[in-house]
Amino acid sequence: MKYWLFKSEPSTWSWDDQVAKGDSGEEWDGVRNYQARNFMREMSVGDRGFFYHSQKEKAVVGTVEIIAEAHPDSTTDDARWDCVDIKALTPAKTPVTLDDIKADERLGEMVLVKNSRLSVQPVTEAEWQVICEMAGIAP
DNA sequence: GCCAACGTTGGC
DNA sequence: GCCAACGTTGGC
Repeated sequence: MKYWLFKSEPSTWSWDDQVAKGDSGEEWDGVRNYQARNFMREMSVGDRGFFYHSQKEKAVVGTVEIIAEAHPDSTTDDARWDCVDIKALTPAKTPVTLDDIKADERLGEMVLVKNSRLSVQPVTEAEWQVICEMAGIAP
């Protein structure tokens, strides 16, 4: 299984919006960045990801599961853009903030820290376990 | 609200 | 194919 991180502005699409979709989930559409798209094409059903709120909150607020592999993004006719479907899994008991992540030396190499603008990014298994622990949820 | 970093676009 | 200009993102 692989691990990922999905970033969203809560004012556009929040964790609560994602939870409201239930097990049927929702497309992670609107991505117009090749790197982010390429990562989505590498995802498999059953992979896990963190749901991260950017802007004011800047924290991992829950985990999600990939429920459909990459397919054309329904919000555009441009064939270049694909997206996966995800569903909310577990809310973080304690949101893990960007400050928390930066303060932990085990997380210093995270893409979130190194390239803050990439909206879909890979997470290593070690990073996954550390952040789950900090969030108070089972990995 | 500002600004730095980065990615994309388009002219040459 | 290069590079300057521009737009967008996201942290501060």
